[in-house]
Amino acid sequence: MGETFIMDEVTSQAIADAFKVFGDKTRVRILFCLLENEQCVDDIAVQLNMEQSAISHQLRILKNARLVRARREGRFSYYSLMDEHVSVILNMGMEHATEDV
Amino acid sequence: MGETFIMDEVTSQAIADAFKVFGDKTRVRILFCLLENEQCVDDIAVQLNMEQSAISHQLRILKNARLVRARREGRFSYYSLMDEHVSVILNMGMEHATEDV
DNA sequence: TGAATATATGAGCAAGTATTCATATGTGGG
DNA sequence: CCCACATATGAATACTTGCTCATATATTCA
Repeated sequence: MGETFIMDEVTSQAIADAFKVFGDKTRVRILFCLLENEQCVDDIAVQLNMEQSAISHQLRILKNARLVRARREGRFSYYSLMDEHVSVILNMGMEHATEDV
Repeated sequence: MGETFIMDEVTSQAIADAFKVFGDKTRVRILFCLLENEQCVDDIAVQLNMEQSAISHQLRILKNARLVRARREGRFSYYSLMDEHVSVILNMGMEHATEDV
């Protein structure tokens, strides 16, 4: 009978935080918008039919979590997925969510 | 220039909900408790130094999300991970969270 | 410089959620 | 049957969070 492993609170919080970023509908939709091409803030807002401010707030969260990066070009900020890992995770979530139950 | 794919709200909500279950420290800790062996509710509560009721509430969420299953044996309910998939996801989250930055 | 456009940000609000407390339900032993 | 133990559950509360509104910052162009 092995002793049970107790995950410490700091690490489990960090793990939870990592998943939490994907745990919002708007952020998921933004990430899907960025799957193919980079997009500027207002384009995303138009596509999702949401306010520019709401998108900007969520993009900041995604950027802090290092899921997207921003590239400034003139008046526009172009956002894109940080790396392939993000789309892998996204697709995994989509496959799970669209599974037959 | 391809047209951008807009993920519909129902699917993106389902994806977000799937990740959201892993987005809580307590639930993550519970899942780690169950990595090696099945556990009954009070054992988990003692290990995590939390109230039995709080654990029971979270176990219900985990059960509804089909991440754990319950087995009744006398007065005890033994909970265990639903399948290998759960531990794969957990470990993926841990690897990400413990990466150097 | 001033106007127009694009983005970022802070405050406030409304909705969601994790925990606690009290209690109900379920189970076995005497 | 009654008691003790294990778990489940509903209500209340404190905390978190996503959105809106107003406004600040940044950049281009005339």
